[in-house]
Amino acid sequence: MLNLEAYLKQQIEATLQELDYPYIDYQFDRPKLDAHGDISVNLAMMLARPLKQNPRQIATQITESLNLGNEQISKIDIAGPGFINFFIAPSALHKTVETVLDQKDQYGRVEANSKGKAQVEFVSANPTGPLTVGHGRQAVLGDTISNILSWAGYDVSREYYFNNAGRQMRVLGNSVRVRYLQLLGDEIEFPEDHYQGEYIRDIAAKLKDEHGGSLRDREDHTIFKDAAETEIFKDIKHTLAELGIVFDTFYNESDLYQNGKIDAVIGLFKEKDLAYEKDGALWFRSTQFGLDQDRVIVKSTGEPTYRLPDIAYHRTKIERGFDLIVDIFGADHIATYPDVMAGLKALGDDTDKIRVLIHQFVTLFEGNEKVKMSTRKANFETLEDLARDVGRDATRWFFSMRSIQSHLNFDMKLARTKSNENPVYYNQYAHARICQIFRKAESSDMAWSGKADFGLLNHDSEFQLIKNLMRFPKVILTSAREMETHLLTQYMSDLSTAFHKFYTDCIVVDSENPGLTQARLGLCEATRLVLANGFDVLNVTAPETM
RNA sequence: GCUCCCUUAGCUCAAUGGAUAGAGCAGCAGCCUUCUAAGCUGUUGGUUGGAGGUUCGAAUCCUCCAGGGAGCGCCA
Repeated sequence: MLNLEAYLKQQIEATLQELDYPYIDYQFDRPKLDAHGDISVNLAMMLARPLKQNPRQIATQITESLNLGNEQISKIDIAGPGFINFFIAPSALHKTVETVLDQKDQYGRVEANSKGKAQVEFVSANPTGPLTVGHGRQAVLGDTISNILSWAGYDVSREYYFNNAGRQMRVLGNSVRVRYLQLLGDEIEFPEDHYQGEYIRDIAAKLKDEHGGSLRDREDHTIFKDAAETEIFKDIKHTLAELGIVFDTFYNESDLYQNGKIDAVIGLFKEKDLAYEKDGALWFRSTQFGLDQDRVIVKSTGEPTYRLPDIAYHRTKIERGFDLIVDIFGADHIATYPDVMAGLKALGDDTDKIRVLIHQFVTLFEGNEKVKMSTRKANFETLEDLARDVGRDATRWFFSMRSIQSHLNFDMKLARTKSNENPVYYNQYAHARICQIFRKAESSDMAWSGKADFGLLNHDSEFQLIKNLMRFPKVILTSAREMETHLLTQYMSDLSTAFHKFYTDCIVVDSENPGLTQARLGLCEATRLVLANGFDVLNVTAPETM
């Protein structure tokens, strides 16, 4: 489809020049109706105003001047208000099967690293407790978007930003300490604003096992904080690994203090008169950069607010030379990023390469029942529990199947269902079915030879299937541009539907038709490759049997 | 009070400003001596929350109103 569009674009532009029409930024569309062809162009309507002519007339003139070989396009129609509709020729479809078979696991991939370096930052939860289901959506989105960007030609690195200093972590450490002392038999009340979770007790118990009571009298309490951080990070990484997610870098906020990046930003803010002191605190003149009020960047205690390290951190991303910087946040952080962007702009940094993606919340359902996710001992408070319950494939698919800005209702009952109601199985079944066909072909002494005359494919279901194969590279590019994962899951379902229909309509292994059998086996293999490529991007298993 | 997101079929959701708003599920009616029926076919279902505006063309952009969610700290 991409090649065909590039070819059409070239021909159209030559024609525009020939007719002395102005260049206009028109679009290629995929019409909803078969009667409207395979590729549609809205060019004539867009030219109507500058040329002051009837769009259908313009379309007629362009169409008549176009010089397209009939091996690519079999028919051109002008329809509706002035759409130019192209019908793909069967020979171009047959060629597509060969292209897919030829490119295999590279089909749909833009040349590696041709777009430069991209960084995707996501999850970035501080090590104060296990990952929640909300983190799960972000983890899967971030990982899948990273894969999409990689397929779209970026050299992608995944980063996890965390803070193991500050108030939160001190409270965490003390939570473990109090639990530890309780385990030693001390009658101490557990403070209400401390971390209540069961995992705190586990960490305390481990310390008691290792050290007995020897930590009771120690002046230095950092051992509790350090133990908590180690254990919790271990747990977080385990959960992420369960979902197939591995980060390239973990960036510690503390490094920004040690390497002087924080001081450098403060220096710049003062030097450029972007900040002033009031009530003992340092205020960023953010109202000068479009915000509704000025914001504190250094508290009167001398401690920075989150904005300062965040600004310094983002400067390092820019310094590290990324061509594309993607930040993924939950909706609860919606108010924080404008401050950081304003700070970067104030310092003269180029924020154009930064894309901030905000995803909406997740609600767990068990059938029609909402699952409560309290912070105490609820059924499913952690991502680990969810992943273990419904499995990696379903977890990843369900988190990927909705637009990022849509609230996500995650139905665990549905995710567990092994039937046609569950989209994961519907798609995986298509892959398994193809593998079954190959086993059948082998046992019938008609194994796929690797070559065939694809001109024999002329059933409508075959054409529809090939047209879906053609779409894949464009789906990757569109998903990368929009930074949306549901476009891909949706495409996968379209492809599976086209395959299941083909499967019902066309017998593949037919001993009386060895030529057609080979052609159809080739089509099956091409379909299997594209499904496998899609599953690869989603990091969902492509099963050979089910 | 202010900022951001959402409101589309009974339910869950699609639709880079394009043509007759589409899928899945649920409902109804069918299809297995055939490569896996975890599949396929047909069918019911809509004033895109409401009112204006911009446009050749609006679910999509703008304004106002209603409803739901998330935020609005010298917490992150």
